[in-house]
Amino acid sequence: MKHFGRTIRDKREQLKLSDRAFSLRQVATRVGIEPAYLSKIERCEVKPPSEATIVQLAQELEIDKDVLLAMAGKVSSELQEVIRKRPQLFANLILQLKEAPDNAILQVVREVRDSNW
Amino acid sequence: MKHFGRTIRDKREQLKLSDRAFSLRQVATRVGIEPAYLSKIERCEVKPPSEATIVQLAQELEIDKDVLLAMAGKVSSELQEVIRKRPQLFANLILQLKEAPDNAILQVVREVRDSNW
DNA sequence: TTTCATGTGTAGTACATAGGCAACACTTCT
DNA sequence: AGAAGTGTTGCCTATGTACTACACATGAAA
Repeated sequence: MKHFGRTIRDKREQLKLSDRAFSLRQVATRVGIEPAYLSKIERCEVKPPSEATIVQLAQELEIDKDVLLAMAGKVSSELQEVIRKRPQLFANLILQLKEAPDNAILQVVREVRDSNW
Repeated sequence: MKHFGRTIRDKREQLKLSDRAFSLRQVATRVGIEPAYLSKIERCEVKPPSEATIVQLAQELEIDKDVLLAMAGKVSSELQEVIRKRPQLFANLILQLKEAPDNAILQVVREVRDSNW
C-alpha cells in the first residue's frame, strides 16, 4: 500500500546491476505486461496491478509473494480460499492472534508443524 | 458462493413467520438497499452484494458475518487487514492449518486464548 | 552515424462492480 | 371497493479495475 512501486523498482534495479536482463522493458515482457504500464506501477502513477501480475512480479524479482501482495493491500486468493472453507474457525483464530507478538505466532506454527493429528 | 441467495431468503422467511417486519421490502429498507435489488439477490439473479451490504444483512438476519461473507466468496477486510500486517507469519500459519481437522484448530484457538504472552 | 534499447507521457478501452428507478401484478387490510 | 403492502421485471448507470496502444526523447552500441 505504501511503497509498492518503490519496492519493485529498487529490487529490479538491484538485480539489474548484475544482469542487464532486468531492464524495465524486459521484465515487463517476461511478466506479460506493457513496459509503459510497469513504468507507471514503479512510479506509483497507478494503483498496484492484479493479483496475477503481482505474483508474476514477485517470482521474477525474487520477492515473497504474500509480502508483495500485502504491500498492494491484498491477500492471496489461495489464503482466502482456506479461510472461506471454514470461516468461523479461521475468523476466530486470526482475530485471536491479532494482537499476539510475532514469536507467539511462530510458536503456534511450530507446534502445529510438529503435531500429528 | 453456492446458495447465498437461498440462505438469505430462507432465514428471512423464517424470521418473518414470527415478525411481519421481515418482509423483503422492510428488510431491504433497513439494510439500505432497494427492495428490487434484494429480491434479485435472494433469487440469485445477481451476484452477492458488497461486503458492507452483506454485513448489514448478516446483522439484520442474525447470521454469522464471516460465514455469510464466505458464502459470497469473500473474506472480511477486517481479517485481511490482520493478515496484511504480518503476511509471512499468517501465510505460514494458515497454510499450515489448511489440512488440519476442525478440532485441531479449535485446540489451537483454545491454547492461544489461555496463553499469556 | 545510424541503429537500437531504454524509460516515460498521453490517451483510450473492455469489462466488472454495485447498485438505482419506474412500473407491474397480486394479496391483504379496512 | 379502495388503500396499502408485497415480491418481481426490465432497463439503465456511475464508478472502478486493469490494463493496451502509440508516440516520444534520451542514451548506449555498432
